[in-house]
Parts: sequence; structure tokens; C-alpha cells
Amino acid sequence: MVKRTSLEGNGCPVARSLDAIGDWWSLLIIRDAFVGRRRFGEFQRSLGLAKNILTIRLRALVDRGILTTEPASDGSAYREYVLTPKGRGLFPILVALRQWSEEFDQRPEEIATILVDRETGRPVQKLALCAQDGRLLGPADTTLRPRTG
Amino acid sequence: MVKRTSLEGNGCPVARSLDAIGDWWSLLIIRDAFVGRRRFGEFQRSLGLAKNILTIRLRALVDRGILTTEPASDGSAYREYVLTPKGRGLFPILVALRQWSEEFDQRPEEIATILVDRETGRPVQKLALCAQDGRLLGPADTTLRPRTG
DNA sequence: GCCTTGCGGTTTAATAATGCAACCACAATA
DNA sequence: TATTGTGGTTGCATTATTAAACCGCAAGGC
Repeated sequence: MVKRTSLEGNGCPVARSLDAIGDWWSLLIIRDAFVGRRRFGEFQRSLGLAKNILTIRLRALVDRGILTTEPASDGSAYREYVLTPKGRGLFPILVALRQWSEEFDQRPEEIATILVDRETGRPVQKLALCAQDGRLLGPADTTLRPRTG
Repeated sequence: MVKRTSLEGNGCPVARSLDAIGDWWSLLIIRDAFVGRRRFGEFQRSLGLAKNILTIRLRALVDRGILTTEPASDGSAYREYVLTPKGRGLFPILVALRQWSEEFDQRPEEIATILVDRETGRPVQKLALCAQDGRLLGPADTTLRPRTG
């Protein structure tokens, strides 16, 4: 990708997020972390990516405060990677990606999993964007405003 | 990237979405499209990416049904790129990315824009994930279930 | 204690993606 | 007519990603 134009200094929050997690593998690693995977080998087998890339990605996610390394959990003295609060904050992004696929994918029959409410076992609703008074908002009902002070 | 492991056949809807829009520029192009940009030159100047890359990205987005080319709009006979319904369906993903940045970014003072309700001019609420009965759901309140038939 | 296996990487070489700059045809403008 | 802008294409240099080999350490069996 050549110098991969960093978007860090960009004022757009979308660009800033993408700068942190917009690469090819990070969101998939995070998705796996939400499903409870924590070990290097688990991620590597699940995603099928090269180990050196996984090393780099995990390090970057730790550096950015999205994952932390914990000393152990099952006794064995290996490191484990777990989501921080900042990492758990990515949940809506994963849900949005999932729901877009569910709604618009060409072959929905190939989709293997459904996100369900743990208590009732029933599918969740679509993510809702609401105004302060509760009105449901679509793309056309919103505007961007420069941040004031 | 060497064969850039396509995720098309993957059963995970998150992976499928990322396969379509998970590259370095697509979501930024789409963000610009939501702000009303439609011409090749507009995207190029706004994003500062190489023209050949923009050509490839726009073509891919059109192929995937996210953008369409329309013949004109201001009279001049140049093509314009506009969002399809499938493309407008990406709105929650952009909002989720934005809100993650707003909540967790290291330097929130650098964020330049706020998403507001067009009617009232007031900031929108956080994206809400709800159960069918309306309960607000967090990551821990959900599970993945295999799709049944 | 010694051997084997698995885990968590690092290193190397090949290949694909990106970026930059130059170029080009056509449309619009002066 | 000349000049500029638009929307690309083409080549080349640079960087990212990959697969595969290698490597040290820990754990477990004997």
C-alpha cells in the first residue's frame, strides 16, 4: 500500500476510526475476541492469516488500547488478548456491518449466524439512530455541523 | 497483498461486509457520497488519493451495487456517482464509526464535525441495539446462533 | 534428566496493492 | 483558436501482505 496515507490528523471521526481499525484484519480479530477467542493460536487458526501479520495486528491493537494482554487464565503461562472497554465499544460497528450484510447481501442463504438476544433467544432489532426527542432518523434527516468550541 | 484472502465464501456476515467495503478507501468515498459529493474530481481532491486507485475503487463500488453512475446533473455531460439504496444502507456503519471515535478517541478536540438532527439541529443519540421487546442490549446480552434453515 | 510437541512468534523471499508522476482524449471555457 | 479542467490510463518505485521455513521456550511424557 505504499505509505498508506495516515488519517490520524484528519478531522473526520470516521476517518479517525478507520485509521485505527480500518485495515484488512483488525475488525475480524475483534469480532473473534467478542466471541471469546483470546489466544494467538485461536485467532490464527480461525482467521487463517499469516502469523507475522497476526503478530503485527495484535501489537497494533494493544498499542491503540483496543486489546490488552493478560498473563494467563487456564493456568498455562501464555499471554492472552482480551478486549478493553474501548475495544468493547466497537460492538455497534460489528453489528452494523452484520446487519448490512443481512439486508443487502446477494446470497443471504450463505450467512451462517444470527445475532440473538441472550435472554429470549430471539433476533435483535436493527440498530436505531434516534434524535434527542426519540424520533427515528435516516441519512436524509441528519446533517453535519462544525464542532463549536 | 498477495492474493488478499477473499472473504466472499465466509459464512460470517461481518466478513462478507468487510469483503465489500473493508478496504482502505471505500468507506471514505461512501462518506463523501453521503455529504453530497458525486464527481470524480470532487472525491479525488477531498480524499487526496491517487487517481488510478480512485478509478479502481469507484468501479468496484459500482460493480457491487453500492454506487451508480448517472449521466449528468448540472448540465455538463460528465458522469456522476451516486449512492444506491444498498449504498445508503451503509449509513449506520458510518455512524457507528463516528460515534466510536467521539467516545474513545485520544484527542477528541481534533474532531471537526458533529452529526445533528436536521430538524432541531441538536446532536443525535447513540446508536441503540434493542431486543424485540425493546430492551437495550449490550455485547454481553447477545449471542450468535447458527441460522436455522 | 531427556525427548517430543505445541505455542508464539521472527525471518526471508515472492507477489500484490498502493502511490506518484507523466501522459492523453475529450469537454468546456476564454 | 488556444487554454484549461475532467476523467481517466500507463509505468515505475515503494510498501504491505503472504506463505513457508525456522527458532526459542514451555509443558508434558517417560
